[in-house]
Amino acid sequence: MIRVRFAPSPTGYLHIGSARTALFNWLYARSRGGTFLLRIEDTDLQRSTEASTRSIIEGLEWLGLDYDEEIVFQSDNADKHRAAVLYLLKEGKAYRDFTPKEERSDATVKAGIAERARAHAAEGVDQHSNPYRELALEESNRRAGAGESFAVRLKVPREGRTHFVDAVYGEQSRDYSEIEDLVLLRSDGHPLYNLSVVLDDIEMGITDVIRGQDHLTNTHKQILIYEALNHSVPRFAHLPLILAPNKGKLSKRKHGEVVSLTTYRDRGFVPAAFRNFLALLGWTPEGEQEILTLEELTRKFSLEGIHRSNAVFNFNEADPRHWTDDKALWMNAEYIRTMPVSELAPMVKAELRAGKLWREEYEEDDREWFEKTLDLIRQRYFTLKDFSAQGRAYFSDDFDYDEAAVKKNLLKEPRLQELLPALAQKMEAVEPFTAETSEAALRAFSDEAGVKAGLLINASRTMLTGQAVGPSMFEVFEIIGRMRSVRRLQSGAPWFDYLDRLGDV
RNA sequence: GGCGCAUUGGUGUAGUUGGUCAACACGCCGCCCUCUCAAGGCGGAGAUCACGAGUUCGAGCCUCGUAUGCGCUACCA
Repeated sequence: MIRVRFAPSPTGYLHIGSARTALFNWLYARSRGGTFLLRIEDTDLQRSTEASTRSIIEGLEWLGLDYDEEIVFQSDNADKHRAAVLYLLKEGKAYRDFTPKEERSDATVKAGIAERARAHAAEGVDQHSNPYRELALEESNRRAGAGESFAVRLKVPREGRTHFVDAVYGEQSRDYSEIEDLVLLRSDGHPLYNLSVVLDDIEMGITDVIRGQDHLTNTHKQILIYEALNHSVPRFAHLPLILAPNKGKLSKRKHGEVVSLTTYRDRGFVPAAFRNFLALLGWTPEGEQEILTLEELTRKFSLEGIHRSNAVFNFNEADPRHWTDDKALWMNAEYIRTMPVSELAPMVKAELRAGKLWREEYEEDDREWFEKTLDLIRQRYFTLKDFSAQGRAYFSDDFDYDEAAVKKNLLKEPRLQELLPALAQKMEAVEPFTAETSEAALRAFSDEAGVKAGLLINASRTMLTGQAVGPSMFEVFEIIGRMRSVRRLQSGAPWFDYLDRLGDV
């Protein structure tokens, strides 16, 4: 029976890379009737926040990744972790290190590590030469009893190699001499990551560890801990990383909100679309189909299809049209225009609500109209946001006229100021008022007036929707309806607006 | 510095045991459709498969080396 877990640390909003790790774990579990668990790794008390725990839970919910059993909070297990350390101490698999703690500021850690490693290499320092490594247990107990401060380190055997077969990266092995006696327990009594992960995975009965490639080399240390505990090792599968456009690490600090999953929810992504996109980052299904439902993803998912090379996630914050990866945007548009309207409707409802454009009638008397409208306008939308922005005129009389549209479709032809009210008059008499009848009326009128139909069509589009682009105009007439259409055709608002704007300058 | 991993058009990827013009998607350009913009259909530009050697009749696929990128190297996770 397969048991996997998603184990994020709650130190910020849910990162899209983490979200992908969660997805893969979920798909793996669901594809083989396994169990998918959630564990919050909040051992770093300074950095862990409740807000980010909430963000993780909300993010998983948004993606539709349900977890089985209760959420495990790693900090709840600290006592058990300490007990395990005591056991290792007694077994001689670990030792107390009474060396005073070295203080280092967070900002310079990376540089400091490399520096120290270089120095050690130059001096030929043995990884296992800690002066307290061979201290007798009685002596160690005595000093600890006397109140001396200590950290506990794993006593890595001198001879041997760790070995495991990663489901993605294949055979991995490392000589013990290259692995330092890692700290298991801090001098303040806090268990450290590598220890906690192993202990919790054992306790939760995890059979397969699927996580980011940044843990690939940590795995050797963890295997050593499994061995010290006389416990069998789970299967491992490491996932390639998701990189920023400059091929650097994708980080919240450097790249801002594009890396946060909640951004996609807040900026109008359809969960299924983003999930689909995420699934294709680092994994390829058999065949050429890329638009896949959750069921299809689940059916096709396998560890064999996971890549070894990191993937670049493209985005350009400065460009509203490409604020996130083009393919993600395309996929979202694809979902928006092809999913059943009945599934789309609730999402648009939420969007309209947020924009104060929602009316209860859309779910009652005007339900049919509402769904028809969505079906009409969704064809050229990329995100849910577009329904309340570009689509505003369909749901409210209070909308703006796009300046470029006004110039292009209205101002170029002065006669429109007379033609449009006249057209409105014709439209008022059309009965019934449909796409067909409004088209007939408009074309007849353009013949009469001696102007091209296109002129009136485009002008009408701007008058009725405020925009230069949109669906077939006669469909729009029908959707907007006779009353509103007539009123908008008669309105001089675009001209006033334009003059106002000139006045401002 | 050490260790590990990776390297196919701008991006995501496909390339079965080495053997036809290196395939697909996004993006880009053009044409068709057309009342606009999309969508859709059709077509196009764009890769000497990081580089250099080697093995072979023949290498994107095998071997070695180099470079670049990324990861780990913490009493962070």
